[in-house]
Amino acid sequence: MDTLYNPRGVEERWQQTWEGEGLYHADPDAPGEPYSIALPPPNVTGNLHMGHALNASTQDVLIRWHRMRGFNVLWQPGYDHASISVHAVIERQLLAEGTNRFELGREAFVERTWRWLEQYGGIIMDQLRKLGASLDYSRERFTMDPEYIRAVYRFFVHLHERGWVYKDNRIVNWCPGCRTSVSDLEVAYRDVDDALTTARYPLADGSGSISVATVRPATILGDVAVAVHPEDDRYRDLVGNEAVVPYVERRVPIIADERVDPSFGTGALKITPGHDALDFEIGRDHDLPELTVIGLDGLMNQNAGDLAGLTQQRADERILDWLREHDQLEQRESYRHSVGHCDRSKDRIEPLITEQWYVDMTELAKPAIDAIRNGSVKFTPSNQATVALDWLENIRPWNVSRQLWWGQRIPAWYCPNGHTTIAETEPEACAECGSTELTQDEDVFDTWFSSALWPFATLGWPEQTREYEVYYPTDVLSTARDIIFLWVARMMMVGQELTASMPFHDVIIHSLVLAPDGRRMSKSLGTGIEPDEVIEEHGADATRYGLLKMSSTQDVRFSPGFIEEGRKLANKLWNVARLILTNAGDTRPALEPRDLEERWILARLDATRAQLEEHWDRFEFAAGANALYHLTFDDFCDWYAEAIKPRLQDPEDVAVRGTALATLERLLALLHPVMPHVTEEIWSQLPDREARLIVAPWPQPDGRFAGDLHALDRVQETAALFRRSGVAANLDGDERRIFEAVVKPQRVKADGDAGAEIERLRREIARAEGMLGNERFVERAPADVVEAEREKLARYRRELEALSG
RNA sequence: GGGCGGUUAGCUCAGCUGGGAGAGCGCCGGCUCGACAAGCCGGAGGUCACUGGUUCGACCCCAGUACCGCCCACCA
Repeated sequence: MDTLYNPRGVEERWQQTWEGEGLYHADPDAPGEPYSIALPPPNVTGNLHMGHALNASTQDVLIRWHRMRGFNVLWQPGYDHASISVHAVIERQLLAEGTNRFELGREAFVERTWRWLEQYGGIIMDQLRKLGASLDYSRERFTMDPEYIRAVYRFFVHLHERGWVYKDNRIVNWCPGCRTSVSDLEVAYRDVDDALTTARYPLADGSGSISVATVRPATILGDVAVAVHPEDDRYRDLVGNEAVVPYVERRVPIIADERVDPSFGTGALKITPGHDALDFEIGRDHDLPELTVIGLDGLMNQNAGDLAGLTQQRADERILDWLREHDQLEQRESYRHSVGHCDRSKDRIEPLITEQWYVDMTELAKPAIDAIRNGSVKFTPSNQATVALDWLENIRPWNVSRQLWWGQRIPAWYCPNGHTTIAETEPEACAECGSTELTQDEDVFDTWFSSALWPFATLGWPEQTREYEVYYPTDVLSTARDIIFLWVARMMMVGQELTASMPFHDVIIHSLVLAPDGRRMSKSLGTGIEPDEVIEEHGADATRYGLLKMSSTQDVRFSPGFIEEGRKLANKLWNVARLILTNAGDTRPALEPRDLEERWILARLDATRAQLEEHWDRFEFAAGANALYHLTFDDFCDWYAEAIKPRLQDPEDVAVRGTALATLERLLALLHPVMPHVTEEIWSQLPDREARLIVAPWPQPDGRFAGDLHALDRVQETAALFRRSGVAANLDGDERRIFEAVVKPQRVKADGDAGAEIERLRREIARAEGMLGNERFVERAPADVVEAEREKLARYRRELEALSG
């Protein structure tokens, strides 16, 4: 046997064995209480990043732990079709080939996408396998599966029947690069250096002028009004008057609206409903025309007259020239402000008026709000619930249509008479006039519209499958913060509406893994660290352990140190197993504890078991991993194994070896959810292995050794005193024996110099005496605290006495 | 403009309902002890961001300040 644990080969072998023997497979008819988690479906085009790996590690701990505890476990894998991301990929390819999707055509584009995905998509499941994630890979689902699309259609028809679906012509975030609308949540605001132009608009009656500010002079062509705040004395008299829009010389009304900020710029706002969200709202409320001068391609359109076809930048220049020539350019200053950009393509978002499908969310939000308020869905950490609540309480209509081709095409059909038929399957004829000349809506659904169904559509809903009956609702949803609104809140709303149940009762929002320098991990910044590489270098067990240690509630910088710690732990475990196994001979595991250290390690194992149950229950993964580290290193290896080492070689002492094997078994079981591979590998080398560790029972509470913890604490304390002082205290019996076995061989300080320890004890005694001498402390502090202080004082005095001899 | 989080050892981070400041790594000293030098033993190193308050007692609770990060929002 190698002295150094090498995860290479070992891990892959066990991954294949577990999956091959069907141990990942969920059988709804198997015994045990169901426990299920739906893996947040990664993008089908994506690569496993550190966030995925962390999230999968925490979920796998829960899954493996429950599996060992006899639950009927399902961990559901699958992919999201990631409509807009896939478009970005394919369209980039097309661009490189000198063409675009419009030239290619819809059918060919979709066909090409499928082909591309077959070849390059869906690699994350293999990456998860390498992490040891015990998903039921045989149940992989895809949001573009025919069954899944049927569920999506059922959902849409259901919303329509409820009367919550409508089409509207409103201003939306338009991405000129992707040629589609995107949701508010997918717009990222970034500061941009621009110029703020102040332009003078003459009053129509020639009595003067009013000045407005804009960063986009080209939109002046779309102005339909000038607005001021109703309380603004500077302009009060002008309201009701008319101003003349530069360049196009159009007369537009001057109106009053409270949404105008009188302190910004000149305090007067040009109203361009076609190209600004606020202006759109004001325009609607004042019944203003909606004039569009920029097209879906981001270029000036035919309404821009002689500027049609120009880029906005060119149009800006032409307008500025005009303003200069007519002495209406009052000011131009540099200006930094935040501008929306498309999350996917990074293009500047263009607010445009387009016709889209919307879902009214007001009724859907209510049960989700209740569920958070009454705790039937619990967030960890709990403050994330507030974030979700705020959003739900200010819910806005959901624009669910996207002008893309890759996705579930909206099941709405139009007839020549202007009727719309919404149905789960393609209708024969128009529901209203019977016309058979039907054309289907060109748009597809927002990606999140289909992922909102994930926890139950993957189980076969709307069919009442056995899986759906058994595994739904799921238990836990674990994900990152950035998709609380996009996904988590929507699953809650939709789940309640369609299944009359919240899709899960616990939501874990795990930490964001930042690059070591504190920046976001990203390929483009060059700050990404790939889980694949970490696994390759240190092994999956070490990676899992390290990620768990990083999974505390706040965001954390990726630190290789935690992975190293995991590797050390795996190696340590491997070696202590080697110590026990090479001495075991033909001994069988048998719990026959006799000496103090044997009873004590059983007490430690049991106490840690209880601790772990609490940590896993509360989703405190870092604390659980830490408890395992110290159990293995400090308790099992440095104390227990050192103490029994002399006895292991004694051929007469069968009991110590049997007990060592039995305690090792327990240690392996406790470690398994975190480090499945190395534990299974060692487990397989133990004598009489029938079942795999992955399905071995979780150790049961054992009160027999409860008293022994205290006994060894005493030994440890005494030994620590020993090491510090180098002077023998009064030891007898077990304490003396353990001292001889563990402390003495390690002790390096020669007998003698106890000065430093005596100093320390004197300081402690002075501190305790000070506290107990404080009347108010003795009177007001809780009795047990005072009592504890008295005991400490007594102990310090005894120790001091022992040392001073 | 709102909201949330952070500031603890050289580094990355723990520290639960107030009661002797912790871990890992790094650093220093000592161990060629038959599981492990990717090891073992010992040690140094901290005004718990700052100010004030509550309390017998504050890293912890309260108020405020500074800096850092994230989220939400219709700043032309």
